[in-house]
Amino acid sequence: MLQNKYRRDNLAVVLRGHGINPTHQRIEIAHAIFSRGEHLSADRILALVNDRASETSKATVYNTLNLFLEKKLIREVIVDPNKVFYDPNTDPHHHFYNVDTGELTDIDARNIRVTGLPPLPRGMATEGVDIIVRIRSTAA
Amino acid sequence: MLQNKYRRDNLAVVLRGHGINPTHQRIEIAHAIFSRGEHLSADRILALVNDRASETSKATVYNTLNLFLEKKLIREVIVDPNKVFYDPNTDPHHHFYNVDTGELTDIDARNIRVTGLPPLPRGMATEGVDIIVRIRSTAA
DNA sequence: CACCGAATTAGACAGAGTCCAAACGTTGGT
DNA sequence: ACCAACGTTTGGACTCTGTCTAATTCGGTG
Repeated sequence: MLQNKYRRDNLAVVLRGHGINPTHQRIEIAHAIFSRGEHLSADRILALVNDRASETSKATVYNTLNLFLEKKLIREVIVDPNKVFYDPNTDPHHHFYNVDTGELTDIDARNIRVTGLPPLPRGMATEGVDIIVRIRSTAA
Repeated sequence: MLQNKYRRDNLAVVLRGHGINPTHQRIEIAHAIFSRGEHLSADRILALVNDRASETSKATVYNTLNLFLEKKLIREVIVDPNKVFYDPNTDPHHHFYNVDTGELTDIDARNIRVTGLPPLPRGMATEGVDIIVRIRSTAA
């Protein structure tokens, strides 16, 4: 089944399941993100989608990514001052961030415990906790 | 002593202590950041410094902030997709991030423990761990 | 006061992301 | 088959953050 999971007809079903009208462009963008499971930036996604033929415009990529975000189909990861990365993994997880290469790696959140956090300010609720472990090669 | 800590002559001493030549502009920028102890963006700092009289240019603000970063006089906080925040607090600490207002609040790191992190990839060392607790007002 | 290196500057530039009004595609009704 | 209506896409202009560069200014030293 694995090789079917990211087929375009299945992606259409996934999009509908999240209340998204599966247009041609949206399916191509979803395909680019999900079929490789990496952390991609918007410009990288635009390049991937238009690799063979011109499929979408920049505006549509941004529109679509924001729509996917809103519908919780993907997450955004903010670690690089220059650009946002989009994360196809919506399970609770954190990240290793290689400060030299910019590479992002997932850390499963199931075993992670954070203790000692102070109480939240009055009338506030936690939306989520992001942990970023900045790493660097020891071979200087 | 508290009211003297952020006086310009004392800031000059602090800058020298970090190996920074204390010029007029650098002292004004340091004053803007440290005297209010907030998390400020570059454009906000530029505006503050030039509030009364024209003290510095945009280029100098960016040059200086990067110099301060390099000399570990301040830290940068990356949570907002649009801009970097500069943090006058260099003690180990984490942040509450109010996703509605963009407001940042410090969390002292002394009591915080994180368990369950996987081993680092081979030949890698931890540079730092950033925890961001995203919060939102419950009064929708 | 002339010199020299360091610091500052204005303004051009680059890149990410948004906005807008026009064009396009799909659907449903007649 | 046609049309209307709505949602989607699009190019291009625009904004904003941050960098770069080449020219100028500043501060200290002999």
